[in-house]
Amino acid sequence: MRDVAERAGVSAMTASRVLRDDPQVLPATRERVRAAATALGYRPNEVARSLRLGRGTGLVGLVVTNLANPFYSRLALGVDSVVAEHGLKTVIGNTGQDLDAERELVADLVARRVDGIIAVPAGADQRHLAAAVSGGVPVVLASRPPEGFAADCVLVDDFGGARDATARLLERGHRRIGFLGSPPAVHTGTERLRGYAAALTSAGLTVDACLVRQGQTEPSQATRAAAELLALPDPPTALFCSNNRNTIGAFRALRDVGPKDVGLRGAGVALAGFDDFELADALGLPLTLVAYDSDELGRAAGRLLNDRLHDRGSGAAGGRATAGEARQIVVPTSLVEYGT
Amino acid sequence: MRDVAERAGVSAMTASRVLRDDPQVLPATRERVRAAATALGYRPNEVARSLRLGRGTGLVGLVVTNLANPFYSRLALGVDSVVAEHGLKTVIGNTGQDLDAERELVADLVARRVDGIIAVPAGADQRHLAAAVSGGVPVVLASRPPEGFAADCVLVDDFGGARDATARLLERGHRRIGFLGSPPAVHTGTERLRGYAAALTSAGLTVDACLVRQGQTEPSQATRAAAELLALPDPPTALFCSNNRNTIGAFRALRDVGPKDVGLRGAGVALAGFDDFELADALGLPLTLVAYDSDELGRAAGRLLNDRLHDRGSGAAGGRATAGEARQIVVPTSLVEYGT
DNA sequence: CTGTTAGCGCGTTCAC
DNA sequence: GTGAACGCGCTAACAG
Repeated sequence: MRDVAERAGVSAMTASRVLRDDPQVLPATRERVRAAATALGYRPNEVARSLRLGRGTGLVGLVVTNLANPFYSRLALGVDSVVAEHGLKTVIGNTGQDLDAERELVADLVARRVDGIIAVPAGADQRHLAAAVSGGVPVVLASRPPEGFAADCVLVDDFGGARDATARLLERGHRRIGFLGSPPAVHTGTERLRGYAAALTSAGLTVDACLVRQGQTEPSQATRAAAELLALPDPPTALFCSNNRNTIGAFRALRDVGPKDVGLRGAGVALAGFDDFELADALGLPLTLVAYDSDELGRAAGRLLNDRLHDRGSGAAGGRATAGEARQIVVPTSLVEYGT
Repeated sequence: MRDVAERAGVSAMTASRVLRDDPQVLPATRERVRAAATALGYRPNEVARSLRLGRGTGLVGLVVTNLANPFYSRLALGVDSVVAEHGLKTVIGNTGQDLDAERELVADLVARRVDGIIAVPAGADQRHLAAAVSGGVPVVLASRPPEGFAADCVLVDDFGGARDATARLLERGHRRIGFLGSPPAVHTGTERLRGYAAALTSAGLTVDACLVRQGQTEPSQATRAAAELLALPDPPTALFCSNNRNTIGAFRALRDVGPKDVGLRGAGVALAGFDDFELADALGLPLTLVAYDSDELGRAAGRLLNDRLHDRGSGAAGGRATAGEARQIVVPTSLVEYGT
């Protein structure tokens, strides 16, 4: 910075003002400083800036479990696209389902002075996020509601979507419907199980525990679980899967047990699942999916965070009030039919 | 920090030492400071630390064009998993093919004092990356070689993979093979086109420009381009696609023009493509893909960067030497057959 | 083994 | 309109 100032024949202070677009500078000197800066390829040190300004670093922490899952990468993209409009960058933290790693990650993000955190917590214990909030870092939850503290969040209509999809299977005459889902600790999984159960109950049926398999995280596990259900003495005639990993896994099971004639793949067992995904139209069997805009999920989370940061900046009386009320957005779902 | 020191009855300096695991502290005092820190939920301000230490911020910038493309999200995951082992976090920058955005992004990352940058540049102009390097920020290129400056890079065997896949189609008797690829400005696209051409030449054939369609970035565009090729008076009997977007798009075109009988989908036109992808096994038609470990691509890039950062730290005589030589890693490809 | 001094690069606050 | 001093939170370098 001194170099720039010297080259322009001014003090470091004036150079600083110019580079911050402070209007209180004579246009002539401003140009000289600008020229000097570009000549030297100089950009102010953002680290020093953050420290001096006492605010955050212009970074948003994004905490997810598995970036290889398209759901999370879409979310990440949605978040980044929105916060980038406000000059913020996204720091990704991939926890791989490890709760300790998640705890450490959040603490690290706070220590790094991120402006805010958007998280899809892996487990039910969210105390580390609560700690971040009480440490003054805004937290927005995505796809899971806050547990034990107040925070903005963006949810998918897990219950409704699962209920509607299951209801559609019932409408088609299915009475034994299997359920494949994530581990019980995952909020979306249990909500979607509730939706599944509600649809059965509405139809006068009860949930048969033998037909419910929770705990599959990868398609390969789901394939195994689905195969087990299909091998039951009284097998289900339809399957509902609580997320894209399970749907894809179940698809493979149906394909493999079906007759070799590809025209009748899946042996007539109907398949439905939560989450739309690429190539769902290409599987060659009828498929009912609960679709929603997963980019929008990320964008909405980014918007909530932006609002929170902005309100805080303009310290109006209303700012405080808004800061106190946690907002909640629910992204709607719709059913889509493929392969018909 | 002062608060912690006070609570432990020591000076800020000692507290600092304890929190940095400096061994030169009496175990007793150390415990007192640790206790005070946890009691207050204190973690040192990483921003101030970075400023004082003069090193980077412990962040790695990752510059990609489209995180929604599984290729890039896998890359991101690979990078993050490796750099995280060294306590580094990944900052994502999604440029959406916008060259100006990419330039600005890189400059911003440098101003933020990232420790290094891993980039998949969108265009041929890489001067902004060269500037980062001369600014002292290590850059590793992924999937494209450095152009006009020295930098480490990780490449896929684009030429060889494309040649082998095309050769396989030729072995099966195909003589008119269409090519679908990304815009010519994309390095991988042109390399893969070269591989395609080389295979044809080896077989004594020449490239028919009518059968080459470049410029498709999204599957929908590829579907259209493929449909056009198939509608030609003398249509190709096989298609080679230079990336997963084009393969998926071409698949839809084949499926839609094929006879309604799903057993014969694709009307006998053979399909081959670069990039393996999820559900490639589920498309119900024979498919030859050029596969490679895309996670490994990211991990290798992360490792190159880690090495670079580490060598620099241990300023041995050898460090300098290594710092000068740009390394290049080529990830091998293999052919996989699906749907047979 | 512990404390004091000084400064990383910048921006606010106050003089000129 | 411009410049000089001070400090953001932390830690090398040197006392003691």
